[in-house]
Amino acid sequence: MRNTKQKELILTIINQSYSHPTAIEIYKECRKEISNISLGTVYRNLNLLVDQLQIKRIKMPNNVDRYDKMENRHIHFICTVCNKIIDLEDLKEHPTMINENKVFDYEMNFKGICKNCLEKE
Amino acid sequence: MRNTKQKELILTIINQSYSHPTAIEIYKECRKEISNISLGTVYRNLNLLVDQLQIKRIKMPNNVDRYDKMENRHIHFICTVCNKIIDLEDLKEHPTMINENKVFDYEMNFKGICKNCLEKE
DNA sequence: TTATTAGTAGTAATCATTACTATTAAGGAG
DNA sequence: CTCCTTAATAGTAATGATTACTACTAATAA
Repeated sequence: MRNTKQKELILTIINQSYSHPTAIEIYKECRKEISNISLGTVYRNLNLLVDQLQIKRIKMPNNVDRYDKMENRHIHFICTVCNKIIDLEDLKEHPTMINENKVFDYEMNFKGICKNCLEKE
Repeated sequence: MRNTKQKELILTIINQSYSHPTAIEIYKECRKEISNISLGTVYRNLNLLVDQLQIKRIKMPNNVDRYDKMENRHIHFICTVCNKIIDLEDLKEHPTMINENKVFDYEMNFKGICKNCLEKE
């Protein structure tokens, strides 16, 4: 596996972001640095980085995946009104086996209405 | 909102299934009863039933949503080798508020390699 | 410096899901 | 029970996120 400036840029953008960006948003951000980067390159590297557990993919209700840095953040609150993602505290210990199934990763998503949207109602 | 045989059939199929079927699989099963049911009807009713919290949608890594009955099953183990979904025990108590955000629903997904696939390696 | 080949840019294709429209049928009023 | 209103459906077209493909480029190792 080779190190390319495209791959490094994509990882840097995700690691410096707090907004859980989509592939298209990452692509647009990339184009500020590499004006002719290809959308296919962004998708290929996102899949690669997810497989290598370097970033996290968040499946959204509208089927547009979002991406997040791999920190202590596996638990999200997803507002069904404004689609905002709020990071929640992570578990203290990460499970490695459940009922003889080997666990590599986990995610927990709560869905509802966030504080801001509740106040607007 | 009207009761139609199409809607009732879709809900019955999901409630009687243990396989977390996709929309296409539900559509094929429906066609055994209603030979000219439309795929759009299946999708529309699946969205409706999810919104009404009568069934659950499971977001899969390959972007093909699966559907599950609404029981005490919000926690799944998803095998990244065979794509099987294993139901796990649910939480004893369901959260209703987190940090002033109102919680309607939650899902927890563990990802890894299931017992069967581990034994094959 | 050069050779190998993994990675990229650009574009076309895929396919799950949604949108659209004429038609059908659920269910309430009479 | 019959008629009306209109929500829901069947059938089809459109959408759009993601993947596939191919000629070209550049990262690494000899």
